[in-house]
Amino acid sequence: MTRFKTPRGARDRLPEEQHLWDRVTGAFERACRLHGFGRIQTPTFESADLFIRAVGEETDIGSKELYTLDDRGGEHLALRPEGTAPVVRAYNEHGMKVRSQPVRLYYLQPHFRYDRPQAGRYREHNQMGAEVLGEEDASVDVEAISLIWEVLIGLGLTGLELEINSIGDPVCRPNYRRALVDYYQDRLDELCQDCNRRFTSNPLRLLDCKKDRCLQIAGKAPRSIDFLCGDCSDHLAVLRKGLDALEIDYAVNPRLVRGLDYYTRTVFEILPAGGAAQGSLAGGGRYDLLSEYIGGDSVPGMGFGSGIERVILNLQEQDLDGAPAARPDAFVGPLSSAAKPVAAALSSQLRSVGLATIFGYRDASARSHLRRANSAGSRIAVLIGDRDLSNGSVSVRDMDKKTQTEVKLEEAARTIKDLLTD
RNA sequence: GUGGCCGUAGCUCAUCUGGUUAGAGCGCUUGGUUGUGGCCCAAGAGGUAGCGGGUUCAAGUCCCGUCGGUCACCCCA
Repeated sequence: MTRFKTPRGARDRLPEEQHLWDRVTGAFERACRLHGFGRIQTPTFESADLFIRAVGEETDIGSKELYTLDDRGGEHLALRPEGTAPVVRAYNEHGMKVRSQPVRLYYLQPHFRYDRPQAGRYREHNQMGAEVLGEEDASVDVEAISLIWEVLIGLGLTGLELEINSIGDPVCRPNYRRALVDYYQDRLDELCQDCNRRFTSNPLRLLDCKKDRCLQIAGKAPRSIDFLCGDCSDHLAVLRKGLDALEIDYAVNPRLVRGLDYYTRTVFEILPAGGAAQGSLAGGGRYDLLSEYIGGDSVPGMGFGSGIERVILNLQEQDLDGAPAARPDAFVGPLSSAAKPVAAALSSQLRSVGLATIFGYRDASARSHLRRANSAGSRIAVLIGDRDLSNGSVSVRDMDKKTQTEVKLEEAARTIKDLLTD
């Protein structure tokens, strides 16, 4: 019988790393609350078409990375590969346009992509993300970017780089696209294979190929920001002023494009120190067309997603993963089988007055119990043996001070509380 | 999806060019007399060497496949 293992690209999160998870998501939720965002939870699976329509059939996510399943009723479903489309779907489904606009939402949830796993890249990965729907003012973009930026900075990460770009809208993007295609048309034989493929599938992606040769060619390619129409150009200006006002450093990267089709105007990425070895920590942008793509009303939107595993990985790399030692208050060890029920009852009583208490389960030697109490980091150890049973007492030992007293069973809780508050 | 590297106890690693019952440290359990911790000492538990095939008198050590991890691509969070 072979032993079961986590499926490829999926991982267990063990107790000792939970504090990192809590720290990251805690910081994020706090920020969301401060900015007036409400949490939304959408299903883990949705109609596969929702995602295909949203991210585009040509993208990797829409084609080869989707975890699809046909259920017994014949529904063609997919595990959520990204967070934005479901949120926009929910906005439309629940008539959120009648709410005071814009609507601010955030989420913390797993995403699934059939990718080849690597450190910081998992088939099941968690994202914290936020979306603002119903407002196209670039101030929204500023707020979304600053929210996640400050969360990451607040966690202590250093060397982060924020890159922004604008890829235009339906008015100006076609012009740009044409210029780009014209430029690349004559250079196809100088480009790598992947880029030749991109030329027909998604020309914008030609810009962020990392091969030296292609990089050179991309360097001289027309830049989207030079083709922006008046509105888009103004929009970008407002975004930049807003970031400046918040003193958030950023770089305009004319070659920054995003993989998903639904983005318009603003796109951004936050890269970890030392470049993008394990990919970006956060990315997002504006998607004013998405709602219509998926059959909804015309609703402007702006949002981002940030990979929690990647953020944690970065905290560990920057030695910011120090664990706060969670110490139990008390450890109760029975020295004989007759003492077990008494010890169990006392444990229960201690918990009922709010003391974190570990019950030593089986009767063992005092040495055993104290060793265990010690390795658990317990502040107090309580020993109960036959001697105690006969005079109705227990031994309460302060593990740090190495002092010990014998008290009446009924006074144990009181005594321990006093010791802990000293 | 493409290419490279890696895969020995829970963890970190040894096992020289293939050769007897695969070792260590840490961790874990128990003990070091009469109910007492963190140090020290001792004993013990724990491995079909990821899995499957092949070569060989003999394989953890060589070859192939497969699964998993990892790095670079691809992609993205």
